Amino acid sequence: MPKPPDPARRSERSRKAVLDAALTLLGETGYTGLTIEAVAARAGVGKQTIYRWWRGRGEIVLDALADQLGAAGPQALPNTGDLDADLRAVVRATVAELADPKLSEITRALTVESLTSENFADQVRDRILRPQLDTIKERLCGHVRADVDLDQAVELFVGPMYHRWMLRTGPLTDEYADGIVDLALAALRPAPNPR
Amino acid sequence: MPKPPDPARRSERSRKAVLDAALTLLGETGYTGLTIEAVAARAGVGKQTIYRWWRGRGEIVLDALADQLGAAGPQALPNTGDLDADLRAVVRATVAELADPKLSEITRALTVESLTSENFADQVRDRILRPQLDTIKERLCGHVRADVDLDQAVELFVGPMYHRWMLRTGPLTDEYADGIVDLALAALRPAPNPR
Amino acid sequence: MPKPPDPARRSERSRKAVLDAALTLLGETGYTGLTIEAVAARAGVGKQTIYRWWRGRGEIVLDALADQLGAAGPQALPNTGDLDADLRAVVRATVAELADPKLSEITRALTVESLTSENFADQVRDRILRPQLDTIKERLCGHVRADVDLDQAVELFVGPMYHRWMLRTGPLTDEYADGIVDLALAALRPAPNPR
Amino acid sequence: MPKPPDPARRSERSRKAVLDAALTLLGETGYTGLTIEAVAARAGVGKQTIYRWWRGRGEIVLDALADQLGAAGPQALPNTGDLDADLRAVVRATVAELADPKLSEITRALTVESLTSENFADQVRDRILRPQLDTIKERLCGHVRADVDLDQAVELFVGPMYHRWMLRTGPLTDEYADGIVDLALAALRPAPNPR
DNA sequence: TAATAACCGAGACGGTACGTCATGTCTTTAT
DNA sequence: ATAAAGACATGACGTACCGTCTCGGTTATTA
Repeated sequence: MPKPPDPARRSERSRKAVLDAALTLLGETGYTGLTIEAVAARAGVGKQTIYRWWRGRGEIVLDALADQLGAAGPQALPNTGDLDADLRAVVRATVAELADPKLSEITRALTVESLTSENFADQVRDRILRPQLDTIKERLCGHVRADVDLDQAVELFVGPMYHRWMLRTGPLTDEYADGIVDLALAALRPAPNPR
Repeated sequence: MPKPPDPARRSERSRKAVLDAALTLLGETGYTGLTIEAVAARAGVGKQTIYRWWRGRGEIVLDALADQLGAAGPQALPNTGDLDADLRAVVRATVAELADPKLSEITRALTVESLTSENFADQVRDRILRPQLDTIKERLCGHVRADVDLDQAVELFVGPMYHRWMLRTGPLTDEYADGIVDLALAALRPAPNPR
Repeated sequence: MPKPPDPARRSERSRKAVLDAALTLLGETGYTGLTIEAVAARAGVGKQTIYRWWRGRGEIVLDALADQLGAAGPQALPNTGDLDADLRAVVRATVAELADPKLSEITRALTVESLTSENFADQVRDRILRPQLDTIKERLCGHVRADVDLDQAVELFVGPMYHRWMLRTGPLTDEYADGIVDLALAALRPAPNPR
Repeated sequence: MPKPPDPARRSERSRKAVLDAALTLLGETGYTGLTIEAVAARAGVGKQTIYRWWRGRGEIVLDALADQLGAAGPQALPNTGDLDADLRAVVRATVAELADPKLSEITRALTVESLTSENFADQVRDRILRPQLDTIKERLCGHVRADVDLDQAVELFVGPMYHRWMLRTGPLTDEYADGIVDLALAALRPAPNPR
């Protein structure tokens, strides 16, 4: 009978401390060194407090990231009218995130956890990834060949990116980002001369 | 100075037993349950024998996979003259592998380990992934717009696939595979009528 | 800096279980079979709990013995006025202990550990042996030739005993005990006729 | 069916190397560091060679000691006619051995092994100790009160000595040695004036 | 003089125990 | 009731040695 704790009584102080400690440790030691014990010690918090509010290392990182993103305001989704330029901006930003050691470490952690726990993968997908993908998806809507699935279209942008990041098969630069957009749009653009 | 062991004296029996045990355990318990102790016990082998020849769980899985692939003969790279059909076959096969629980588990393990150890990622890339990618790359050569990087072109095929597999954002079917090929080729095909 | 644990929070249950398990194992398998792992398993206790409170097998046995002796009340030191009879009783008791398989096994363990670790030898000497020797020493005081060192006098009683026990050079019987007392007293008694 | 090896074919070179290595290691690391593997490595000898000719660490040390003692010629047993002086010499020599770090380490090793293995204790007693004790015993013969057991008489000399050595209850000096002889002889001497 | 044993060095092998680390639960004391 | 602190049972880690077992490569007789 592990009754759920009362969120109203939750100590905001501890919550912040844990999230901060997690990010710090992630930067210092990588995901491997991000143990519950280390987080508790670093945060000056009892282990039980962590187990009371989170289900594992992954959820802590997830919360830490959500906290950061939330603070930065809702994801910017530019719409200048120029589709090509807008996508270029978004993809460049994403590639830059993957190239940034700090954010990269977070992404790495979430990916590992996602591969470990199906349930966790769902959380990441829905809370972090989906909004990001939907930004592109909505913007793409109406500018794409009628016969392609929109989800698949979006994956044409992000898939190659993550693949390169994960396997380190090449550099993650602005030029690379532009190349992705060019290719993807070439694939998706309605036939130029449908006769 | 832990001097390296003499491969000539290596027991083939133990090697096989370890690799088999690893795959069995991977199927039964997932990567989480694939502990060195469990492998040793299951294989009827001393732990030191494992540590003597492998540097960790990841390398065992990598060897196990390499062993299997090696046994199946060198990667098939069909070349019927019909580029579209050939790629469709390759991509369908890869998607099928990702959909297969057993092989999927192996891929999952290798991915986790790659995200954990930079060094390991390099091994996976060079021993497993690169050959696979090169198959596509070579076949693509000459059939692609002059201004696109070949590596990037290949990622257009595999990137989306892995992304969908990892995040479970959609089904992994033949239809999906065909869709990928269609899109990628649309992106890469030289302009049909430059007029 | 492995900070010392808080004795106040120590589980009396575990402490008892470990001490009991140690004595049981000592009886069943001898000191050789008294491994930390076996003790932990038998006691239903984690290894870390043992390492938290004891520094090794020796200290466990030492505590187990101290616990037993402590429970039996402070060492009896008879003083009937008849020095010869009192010593005979003490020496007989000690010889009996050495002849008893169970206690002998404990003594054996402590001796081995004492020979292995200087630090441990000091502990055994001060916590177990010294009190025992002092019992004899005090009783002897004033009844001994003025020119002999009291410590040396006491060793005249216990030294031969332990020697015989350790090397198994002869039986450990009451008669033997009496012989020791006779000889030692003959050596120590003030010259009967100082003429 | 582990047939016994042929001593005629035994490599004297290896035998010496093992014995030397054992003594060296005993000096450097104590009995704890005297592992079979260390001896083999230090001696430049295969482990099997050791297991072929010795049954354990103890036997190696025993052989090493016997080798040394044997080289020094048969135990000196002085007989100047002055019993008191002769015993003083023998006991002083023994105490000096126990005070010597190198020989002390050997004795420590043999004692530990004796406490561990009953069979080994017998070997030590018969091959090393008995001859030493018998030297005293023979010399004592005829100079002792008729009612005391000769074995017990001898233990009166060596028992206290070993006890002090083992428990480090006091210094091991010539004065101490002389004190032992004085006390022991006082205990054993026929009544001075049988009147 | 060849062959045929055995010993020899080396070290891989299946094991056991080590001492350490992190897990997730439980208990104690203090807000 | 929540929190900090940390002891607890559990179980995996990676290391050290154990004693057995192959491997070639010398010896050193025996045929």
